[in-house]
Amino acid sequence: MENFVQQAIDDDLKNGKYTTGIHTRFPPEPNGYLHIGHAKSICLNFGLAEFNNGLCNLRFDDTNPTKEDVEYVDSIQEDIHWLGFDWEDRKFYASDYFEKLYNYAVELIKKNLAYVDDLSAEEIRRTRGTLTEGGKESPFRNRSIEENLNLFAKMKAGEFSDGEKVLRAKIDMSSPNMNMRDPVIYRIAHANHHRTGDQWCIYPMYDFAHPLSDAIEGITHSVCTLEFEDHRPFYDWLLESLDFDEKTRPRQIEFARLDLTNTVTSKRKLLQLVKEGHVRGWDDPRMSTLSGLRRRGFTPAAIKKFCNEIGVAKANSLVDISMLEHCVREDLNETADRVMAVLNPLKVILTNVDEDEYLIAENHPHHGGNRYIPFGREIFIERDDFMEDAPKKFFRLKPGGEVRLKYAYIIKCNEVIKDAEGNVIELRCTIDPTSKSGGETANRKIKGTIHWVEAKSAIKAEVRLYDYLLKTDENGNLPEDFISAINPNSLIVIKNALIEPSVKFAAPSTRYQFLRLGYFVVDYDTTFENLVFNRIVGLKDTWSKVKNA
RNA sequence: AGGGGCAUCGCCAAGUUGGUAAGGCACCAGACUCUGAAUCUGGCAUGCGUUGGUUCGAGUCCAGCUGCCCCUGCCA
Repeated sequence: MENFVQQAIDDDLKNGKYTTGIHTRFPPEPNGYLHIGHAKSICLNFGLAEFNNGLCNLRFDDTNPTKEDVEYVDSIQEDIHWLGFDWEDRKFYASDYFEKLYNYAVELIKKNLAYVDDLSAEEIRRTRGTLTEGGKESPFRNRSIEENLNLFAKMKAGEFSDGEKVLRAKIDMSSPNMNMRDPVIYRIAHANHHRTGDQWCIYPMYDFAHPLSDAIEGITHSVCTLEFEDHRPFYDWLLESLDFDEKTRPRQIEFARLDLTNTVTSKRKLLQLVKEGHVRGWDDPRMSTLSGLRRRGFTPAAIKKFCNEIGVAKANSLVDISMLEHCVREDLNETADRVMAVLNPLKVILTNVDEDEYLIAENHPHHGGNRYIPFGREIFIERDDFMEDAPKKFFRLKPGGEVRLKYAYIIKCNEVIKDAEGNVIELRCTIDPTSKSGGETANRKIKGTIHWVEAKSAIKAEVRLYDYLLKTDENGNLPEDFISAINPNSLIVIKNALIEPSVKFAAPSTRYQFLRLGYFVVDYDTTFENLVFNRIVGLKDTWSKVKNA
């Protein structure tokens, strides 16, 4: 853990602050699904706690009942646990503190630092001033403390309708910082809250609830994104005004949110993709939601590694998606068993093979473990692995040429069979019986090795090939209307892929490397009759560069 | 422009008393290879937005420019 937030913590510790330990929190609003950007925050907050031998709370920021829903609190918890973080018994809700928060507001009124304002939303907006000019004080700003106390109690009691009154902090209408121009801290909303039901009809604003929730929980470092930088003066003002000790009260630190090429990381845009049907749902494997990445086959380790690699800083940045892909490959290369599958089959008859046999194949190049795979007269190879008029650099199968069948024999292509339209439909080859893998005479060097599958035993599977949902320009930027950047080929479904039989009973979420093709995961849609795989990410492919050069 | 931030290789990102530009991704070259994967080796900023200044010496200090992001919800 080496970033500017940790440095700030080190400084605080050195200066004798927070002697009882470091305490952070991850504070999602339950109004949407978590995405890769949240993963950065989760890794940061839980990581900081872990690194400093401290604690990290989960706290739902549920102060706006009109936008929040329980559906989301469940998915959020599932996602955080999936990533491998645990808040133990420290799951809180801002709504747990509604009573305390109310009392703090009363205290503020008593200190003459808050007042009930009768101005309408429209009037408040008009009198707030502009970026370059200060605002005007409300005519209700100087009500007596008693009157404010009385009015606020009535607000709580439900004597007013929505929008009729608000409670505002009394700070400075001429401040160059908009957030200090008597910000609203309580509003009236006769709305049913997912946890407190109809108990309240006034709800605290984020700016009021957040610092106090942090303070109540004993948070030491309240880490949030850059756009809250302007709110920090209010954060400090509130806690100062309410006499929280500077040595122990929480400190807000802001970092730059994650932006990734070829995707969107905004709840609004993600929601739009789902609502308009551009994807199958929140967990569509093309989505940057954690549930989408999970279904796609990404591992928690890969995502954590990614969050670690990109660092934490204050500069707005746009991370290239290749960084994420590198992290999954790195993890899966170590952990995924190898298996052979042919996505686009081309039949090959081995004319000098009469007997079926079993061959030994490694499950992983350096983790040991073997399995038997069937071999026989009729096999399938990848259509891309054969070329009639092959360029010199093509070291796969071509007429008259030789290639090694992985774990089997070297074969020679003797005959190319075509249909009436001239399409290649079958190859006739012969094996070199002395070249059997593992045998004493198998060492003849052959440049190419290809994967294959035996015809009778191969199982049919559906394979979903995913590409970027969005096409960004050469700088990684999306157009204003990001919907227009949707990649029409972001999903290609292959219905008749052929896979070696060892994979037959693989359970959903089992990951494999399909030799020479990429990493794949068994999708939740899988049934006994229909095996479904998602491509997580392809292998690095130098040949495609050569070919397209 | 009133305020708050940020500017180091194509992309992230170290650099904290000024001492002569880490690392990762991507890319290129080569070695190795029964995955054109993995692995290994080498290459990749005389330069730190810009212009001046201070200094023996500046990415680091000072001044002035420029560019980008955020802020006028009873959202978070």
